[in-house]
Amino acid sequence: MIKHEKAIETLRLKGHRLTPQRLIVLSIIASGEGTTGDGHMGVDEVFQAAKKAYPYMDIATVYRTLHLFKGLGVVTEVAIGDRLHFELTDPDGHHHHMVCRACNGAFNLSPHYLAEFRDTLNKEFGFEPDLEHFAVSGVCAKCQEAGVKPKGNQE
Amino acid sequence: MIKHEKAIETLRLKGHRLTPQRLIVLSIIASGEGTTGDGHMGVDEVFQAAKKAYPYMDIATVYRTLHLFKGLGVVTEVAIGDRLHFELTDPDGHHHHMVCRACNGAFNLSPHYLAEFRDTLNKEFGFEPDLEHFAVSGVCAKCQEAGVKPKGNQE
DNA sequence: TTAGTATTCGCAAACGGTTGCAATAACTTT
DNA sequence: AAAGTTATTGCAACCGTTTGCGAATACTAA
Repeated sequence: MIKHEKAIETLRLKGHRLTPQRLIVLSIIASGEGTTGDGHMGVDEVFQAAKKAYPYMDIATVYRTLHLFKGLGVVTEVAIGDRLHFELTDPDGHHHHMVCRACNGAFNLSPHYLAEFRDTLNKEFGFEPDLEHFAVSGVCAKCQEAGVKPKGNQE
Repeated sequence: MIKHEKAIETLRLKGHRLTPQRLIVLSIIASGEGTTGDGHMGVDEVFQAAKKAYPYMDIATVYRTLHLFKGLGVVTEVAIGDRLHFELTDPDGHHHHMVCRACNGAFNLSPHYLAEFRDTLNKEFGFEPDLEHFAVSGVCAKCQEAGVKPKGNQE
């Protein structure tokens, strides 16, 4: 309960409305460990749980809410076996994931292991990779220079 | 024309049938640079070109054909701005891509830059990452040990 | 406390991509 | 050259996710 008060404050401060749908999704993500016990939940898991609390809940609202939270840094998106999963953003600092293709298990990976790789791309190519959370996409030297506004999601 | 004869031979050798649809898709990928000039083409680009040569062509066939070619190592899949693109597999050895979020440009990256990262995951966690071509998914220590057959796509 | 207004909602349709199935066509055998 | 076998195709339905739109509602100001 106390756990996501800060997230609610963040919502209000940025001028977003506190709807029951948002509070429900937030509390599900905050409390739930999902069926995997990995600390993150599939979208449908969140949806099913939310419908129990609020029967009119729509899947589109769940997606919109999760994307909003992601933009605010409240939750982190993890692609597991090509489905989207979400977890409360780790307050002790970000971590990445190693996801097993065979069992779909997800294992945390400290950012430390990527620091070197990022530095190399930076120095060698002027490429700034998006490594807040994985899958190497980024912004190239030319666009950084030109100050092109990427369509991305870091609000 | 001469360029993809080897690919045709590969198809026949593995017992796959040489249908007009497959030959058309192959020649499009082999000849086409796409609209981006990066050497890879979006699925819809391939589909549109294929329909010109063969009006009954179906988008499902394009996907199935590209996946087949990928499994045979004939083409390489690249995720660009969350759409799938394909290119003829580079005969001078694999390369990865840095994809720009702002302009969707793709830049080749030698595997050399990832060797270190792979080694670390291996030694440190026993995790074998899929780095033939990017987005860090893989097979964990437990599954490698147990010999679980991953559902993946390397024929 | 009520009225105003901008955001958010539920719904339905669309997106890119995949899959099941009956009809078709490439290969094999004769 | 014709018949048989099996892979492959086109179609349509489906998947997870996103988006447009008019109706509903959280907030603001009176």
